[in-house]
Amino acid sequence: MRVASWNVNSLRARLEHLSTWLGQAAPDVVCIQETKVEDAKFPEGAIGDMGYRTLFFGQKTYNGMAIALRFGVTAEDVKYNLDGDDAEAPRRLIACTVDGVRILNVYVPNGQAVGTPAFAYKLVWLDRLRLELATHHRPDEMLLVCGDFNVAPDPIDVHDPARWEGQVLFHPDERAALARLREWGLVDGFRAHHHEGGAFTWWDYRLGMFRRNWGLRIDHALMTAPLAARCTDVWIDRRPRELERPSDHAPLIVEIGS
DNA sequence: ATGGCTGCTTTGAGCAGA
Repeated sequence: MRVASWNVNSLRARLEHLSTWLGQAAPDVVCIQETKVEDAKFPEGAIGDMGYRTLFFGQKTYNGMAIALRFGVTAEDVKYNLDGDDAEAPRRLIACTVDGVRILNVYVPNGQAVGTPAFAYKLVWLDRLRLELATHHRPDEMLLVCGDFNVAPDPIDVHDPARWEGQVLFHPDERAALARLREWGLVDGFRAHHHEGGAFTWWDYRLGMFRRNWGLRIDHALMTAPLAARCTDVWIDRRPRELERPSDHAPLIVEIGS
């Protein structure tokens, strides 16, 4: 099974790129973040034409989650948002089970700037995600938590760590919150297979950051040990980032053996 | 570099993103 994760930065603006990339990568499951579309306007038909059925949980303007399933792939036990979220809560999580693997697709709050209410909300949200794991899951089950975490774990995940140290996306408090998730019982799938630097998933639109490869690794595929044992690779697919008017994120691809 | 791009919004300047 091939599971991908991609922050598309508006699904409707990215439909052509999605179609092209689905043809290239042929994933079975795609965890999509930042659809930026309310459910009544979700482009179900267009994605159906690409050969995928979609579970979606969106809102107008911001956030919004979806999981696309290649025709023939079945999903069970769909869950929306964290325990305790009401109907007005920002839509940042959608989960389902595919072929015995529980998949949590997450969009962690950006945090705006250190010291703001948004930054505090980000830390709380990460802690609530950890509570979600502790409440509903066990480290010995087949579990994948993937998506846009908006946190670079280590200096190797940042193009210029000295410049980013203490800033949002690379602040000690965020990194500690991410580390607590891993300590519950999750492995960083990309790092389990790749030890090199310069491997990023997001590049700012400005100043030719992608061309210079000045980026951050803030999208992750975290998995429990039994799933990590089945995972043959996690890799970053840079192809969609090279197109005209791309998402600022590249997709992450998780290869799971049987 | 208190900016730089991009997408969205009852359309257009302001916001959020990362």
